[in-house]
Amino acid sequence: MTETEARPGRKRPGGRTAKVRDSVLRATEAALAADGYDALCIEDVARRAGVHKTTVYRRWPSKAELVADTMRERSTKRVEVPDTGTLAGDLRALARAVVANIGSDDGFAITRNLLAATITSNAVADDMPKFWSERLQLTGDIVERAIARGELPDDVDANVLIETLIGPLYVRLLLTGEPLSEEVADQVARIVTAGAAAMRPRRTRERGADA
Amino acid sequence: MTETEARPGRKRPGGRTAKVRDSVLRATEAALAADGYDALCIEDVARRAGVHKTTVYRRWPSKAELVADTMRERSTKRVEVPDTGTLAGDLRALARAVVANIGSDDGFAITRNLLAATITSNAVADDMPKFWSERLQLTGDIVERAIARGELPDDVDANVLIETLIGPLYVRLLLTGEPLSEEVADQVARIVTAGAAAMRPRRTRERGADA
DNA sequence: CGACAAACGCAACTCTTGTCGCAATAATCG
DNA sequence: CGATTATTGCGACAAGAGTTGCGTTTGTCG
Repeated sequence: MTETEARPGRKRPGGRTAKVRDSVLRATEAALAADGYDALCIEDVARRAGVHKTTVYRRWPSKAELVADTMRERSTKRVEVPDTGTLAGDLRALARAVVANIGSDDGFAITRNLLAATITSNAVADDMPKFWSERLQLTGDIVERAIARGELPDDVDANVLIETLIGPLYVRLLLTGEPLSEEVADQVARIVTAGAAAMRPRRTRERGADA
Repeated sequence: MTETEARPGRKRPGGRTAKVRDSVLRATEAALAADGYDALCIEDVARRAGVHKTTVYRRWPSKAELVADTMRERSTKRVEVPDTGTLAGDLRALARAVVANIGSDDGFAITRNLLAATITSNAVADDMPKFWSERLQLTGDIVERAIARGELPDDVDANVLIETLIGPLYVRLLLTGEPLSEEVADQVARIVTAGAAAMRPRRTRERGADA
């Protein structure tokens, strides 16, 4: 979808195509910041970009895909995967990095608008699993290193572990609207770290569930 | 917003007001099931409800708020707060109940549509903290009972704990698109239970992170 | 440089969305 | 029951969404 990138040597990547694309994406970002997702109208984007509206309609099949394209371009600064030497350190650093990212005004807007596009368009939604699996695969390194160190059993579900770390952060941001802070990140990281420690089969088998 | 509930004795709660409201909400639900959120149009809702479109427009300022109102009404069947006698049992039961709820077709539709409304409309987003704090307050009983039993220190942030339990479940459903299962619920519950156990200050201070 | 093809601008059009004024109806109160 | 007032129905309206056909500009290649 929206395979309209500037690829030199293919069809007609001229200076114009890329230029128009850039100005439209920038205009989308500005319009989004000004009016929000639902109030965004294509004609306004075209006006801001100094481009005719038919051009926008021809390139992007829907508002959702235009926004998704803009946000994906914009979110190239991915969260770096930390490597502190211990699982506890990695999890805390990752949680803090996620909070710093999605907690910022920019990061919040990107996340929110991307999710809005995801939810309102099936075409965008179909691309999302790939988008997220790439990210989870990156953070999966944390779990792999922990397994190599003997901090985790080798049959741990890395996705569940990482999702338990970042899930509550996204929920606070997107659903409950509660504030995010480094302290919250640390609290969640501590819970997950302790939970991971309890997974080690040699010390305790099914810990925590009796009493 | 949308303070148009049937309140007997206030202004004019006649039989009609409540009747119209009900039929519109029901029509919204049907239209939502048929076409999805983005394809939903007010005029269609009005047709289905046997009501003129201006009536709908006058009561609900936007599509997002109409949908949010419908979903809130619809989700009165709240997840029951378990009381098994132990924190571990409560957390596991709650996680399973949440999975059973949002994993069902109905629950999924409700959750997804509510999120769509939240994300696309600032007005709806502003109402969400209240909505969620009510729910979290209910589940907070689990934490309170655990504190009373001495399973948790009394300065635990109940919201963070519960959100760490249910957050990953919502993330799997709404963001990554990964499958939900009772097994996932149990895994998350075990992590959080162990994390909660590690919070007890008398046994271990910040433990769990060595190897 | 000159021809071809792709991408854009422009204007016109249809369809939908959302709003407004006014008349009709239904509920509340004396 | 009769007056009052909230609420709805109705038609008309402006504004935006999205499409189409055609002429023009602008890269790309022989």
